[in-house]
Amino acid sequence: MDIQLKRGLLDVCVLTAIKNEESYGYKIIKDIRPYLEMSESTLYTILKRLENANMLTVRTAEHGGRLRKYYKITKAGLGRIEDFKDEWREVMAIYQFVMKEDLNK
Amino acid sequence: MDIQLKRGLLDVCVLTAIKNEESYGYKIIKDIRPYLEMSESTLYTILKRLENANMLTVRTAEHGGRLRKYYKITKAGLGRIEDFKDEWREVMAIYQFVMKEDLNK
DNA sequence: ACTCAATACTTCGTGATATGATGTATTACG
DNA sequence: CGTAATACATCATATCACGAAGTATTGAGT
Repeated sequence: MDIQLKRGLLDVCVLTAIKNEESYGYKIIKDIRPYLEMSESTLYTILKRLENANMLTVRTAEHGGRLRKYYKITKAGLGRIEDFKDEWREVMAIYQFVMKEDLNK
Repeated sequence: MDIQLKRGLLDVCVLTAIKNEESYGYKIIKDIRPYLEMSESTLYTILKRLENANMLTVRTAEHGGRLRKYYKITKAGLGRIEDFKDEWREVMAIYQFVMKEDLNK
């Protein structure tokens, strides 16, 4: 998929992946992959950004002798998802604009 | 609208604005504005990029004692729009993913 | 005559950001 | 015993939208 098109979806996809229950990096990638290809460096960059923006909180815990960082969504994170849904109307209007022009052919 | 969300739509909007008939910068902005706010510097940056990518051609002509640059879409530009339409299916799948999680509440 | 908005295009610097490359370390499997 | 999978981190790079600032003309209002 076109990189530019992905940009507006990545943050919300990550937030959606932890919306119902906390998760960790490796699992988030796997959950999102069926919908959107995403590299590890991208994911951890996004998680860091969302943490700085208080959209999620992090706790480190041991699992099978290995450390995992669990990410949990915050109210602000949930609000971000809602904002996305609102903006989707504008996106669809633009999509209609692009499609509409077909009729003139 | 969120900047990141816009990114994937800007190029295609500009190409759509010149799809049926050649147009010029100032008019393109006005045609797109109802759907998407866009500054002049952004538009001219995009037009330059699309020109470099051979998605459109340019000719300069006088109009009312003033110079105008008219932009005309190319086959590659039309192909870019078609690609966008194809990718839209993936976008909608992601949108469904974000919405779906609502059902679990 | 003067002013200001509208028309029309250009250039520059900045900040945001996705990603590949690279690295570290452990567990599980055959 | 080696390889894949798990798990996370960091850095350099390239792309890109945008505000700011500028140049120049036309036209309408007063």
